[in-house]
Amino acid sequence: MVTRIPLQLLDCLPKAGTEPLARTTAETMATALKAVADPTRLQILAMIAASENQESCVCNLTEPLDLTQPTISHHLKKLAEAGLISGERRGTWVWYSLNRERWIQIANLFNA
Amino acid sequence: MVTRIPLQLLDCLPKAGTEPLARTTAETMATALKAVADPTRLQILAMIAASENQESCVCNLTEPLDLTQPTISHHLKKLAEAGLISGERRGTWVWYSLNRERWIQIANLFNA
DNA sequence: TGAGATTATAGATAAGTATCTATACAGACA
DNA sequence: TGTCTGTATAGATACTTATCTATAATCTCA
Repeated sequence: MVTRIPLQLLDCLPKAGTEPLARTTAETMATALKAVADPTRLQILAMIAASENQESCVCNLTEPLDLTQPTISHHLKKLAEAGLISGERRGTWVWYSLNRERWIQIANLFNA
Repeated sequence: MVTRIPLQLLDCLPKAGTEPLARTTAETMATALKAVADPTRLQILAMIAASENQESCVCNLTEPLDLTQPTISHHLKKLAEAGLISGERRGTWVWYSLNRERWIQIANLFNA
């Protein structure tokens, strides 16, 4: 099972006159950003988004990305931990879909 | 001297029906995101932004962050390579300031 | 020019992580 | 139940990187 990283940091980025960014807050933010700061994971996100119904099983990702199945699973786990995707088992396959609210949440880190 | 990472990727993030995200594009994006996916660098950005005139010399960053001067210089170099800050020598000190256009550019990666 | 102060670089080290192979787990179905 | 397929986990390895100490480079000023 995957544990999500909590995030309540919408008001903490570079702005004049604010108080210093607390270390723990900075670390939480960095953890979220690290999840998307990887080329393979960006490709996975893009592939899921471009798929029909905006979901994809692991098997559809492995071949185009030219990586082994365990490596893809590793990246999917990272993305799930960051709350960016969710997996749902339907029969033999596990279907991953985007959590767009979470994507927007991370995007907002830049707008504060 | 610092070399900037080129970036022309405003139209490449998760959206249904788009074509696959090219590896080279994904790598360029990931490089930009990695620059901000670090707690110390987020704190540095916040400190510069909160400083008077929104600039800071290295000496003002070292003590509050409880890191050695070379470590701070290392992170400043990473941020400069990503185009997020610029350093200007004025006398003995080097003053770093934010490149807000670049910050917005990276933020836009999430809005495409 | 020489001394002192600030910043950058070089080199070493430890921690993190992306990848692989091997294997376990879970569901479908005969 | 047993076998096959799809996915997850364990463990190993190589690469990256954040940090340190030591030192070089740059500027000021006496």
